[in-house]
Amino acid sequence: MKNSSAELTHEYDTWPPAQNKRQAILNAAADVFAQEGFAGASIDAIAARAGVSRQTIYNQLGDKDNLFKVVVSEITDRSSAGFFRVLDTFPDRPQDLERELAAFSAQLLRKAICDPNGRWLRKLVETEGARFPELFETWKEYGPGKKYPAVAARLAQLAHAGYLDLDDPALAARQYMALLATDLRYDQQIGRQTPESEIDRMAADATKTFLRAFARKL
Amino acid sequence: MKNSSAELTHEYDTWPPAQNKRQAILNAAADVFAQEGFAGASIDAIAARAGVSRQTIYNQLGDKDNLFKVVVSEITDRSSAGFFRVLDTFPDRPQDLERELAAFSAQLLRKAICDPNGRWLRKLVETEGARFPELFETWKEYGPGKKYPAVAARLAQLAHAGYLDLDDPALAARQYMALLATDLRYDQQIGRQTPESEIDRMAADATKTFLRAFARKL
DNA sequence: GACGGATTGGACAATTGTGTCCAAAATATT
DNA sequence: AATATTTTGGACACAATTGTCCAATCCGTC
Repeated sequence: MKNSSAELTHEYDTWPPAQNKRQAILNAAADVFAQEGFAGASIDAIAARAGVSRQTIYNQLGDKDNLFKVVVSEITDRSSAGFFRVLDTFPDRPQDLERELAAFSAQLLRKAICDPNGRWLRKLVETEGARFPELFETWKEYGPGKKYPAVAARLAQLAHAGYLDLDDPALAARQYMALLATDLRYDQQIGRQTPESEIDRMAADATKTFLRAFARKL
Repeated sequence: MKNSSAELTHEYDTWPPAQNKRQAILNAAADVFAQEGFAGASIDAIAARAGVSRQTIYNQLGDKDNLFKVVVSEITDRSSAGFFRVLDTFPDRPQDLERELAAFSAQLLRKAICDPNGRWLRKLVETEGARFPELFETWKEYGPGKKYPAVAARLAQLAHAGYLDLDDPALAARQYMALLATDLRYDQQIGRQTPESEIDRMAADATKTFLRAFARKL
């Protein structure tokens, strides 16, 4: 615990020299866990992918259960942060509602939903949620538990400002997210990597339908 | 200690005596595979749940890979059949479009999307699709590959009959399915078992929004 | 250059799981 | 009742994995 050199650390650089490998391990573990599931992921495979000896993993992160917990909780943080960073760009007083909402939606798709972190996370939670109940709880709290209400609040704001006609902002939020994610989810399911160019189209399609349903009629 | 319940199996009585245990094995395997993933599912666990000796599984279905393939392909068939059975009740010439479409949607939710078969299948394919490419292909073909176009055709029919305004029936089909499945998917993700009573509400919400967007204006 | 903590790789026991073999028992067929 | 088939459970070899121990080695710091 000699952090005498900790003063020199910049933002997210590696404070102890260890942090370097720690990150490599966590990234590798995220990949392997997501690809193979908890049972199928071997420590050896993770070590190999991280370019690190197996022992180092045990030194830094303890046993497999704990490694998994740390991975999920780190990715949860990152993913949540990314989402809210994009949500901050939600159009408040749009000139051209459809255009601006579509642009925002595209960003949300790119940076939050399509993002590898979020995908790994969803898959891991779905697959292993039953095995780690407490992990599942915190994911629920920081994932859907915060995101949907936040989107609902933004939509309610737009409604209050006269842009939308909403009976139920929470429902509208769920439906908006659903419309936004369909094609992406479909592509992911059929194993097709969505070309960058289609993301704008998806956002535009979702926005158009959403506004056909909820834009305030003039 | 053998269970002397030859007469007790009224459940899914099958004519060849073998078929009986075979079905028990396949059902148990579906459960365990879905819950534990391919790697995490042990033959012993499957045998125990099926109430069958491990050896019988090897006798009837060969090794683990083959067992998995058979399970997925059987469930694919069942799930697909269920879906199209419901799709046949799609309203052709509705008197009250919203009411009839909502009723149909509720049936689709109940019998096809919420159905255990379909859920296991989606999860298995998502988790293990990479491990069994050829299985993944047939699932794609018989799953999304047939279902979405079928729904699109029904919607196009309604549009042609003057009930809807659709630019792109295929897109509308994806969006309709997305709206329909959101809340259910959300519940599944957060581990909440959707009460029967809410299914009608989900169908009604989805239908209402869909029609707000696409019902032909009078 | 020497020190100390981190890292490595290899060996290890314990556990778990796969797939096979076989003889005894249960079950079905005639 | 006699016979054919399936099922059973236990034993087995084999492979993979986990988690630990330890001596050798690397690397930055003093």
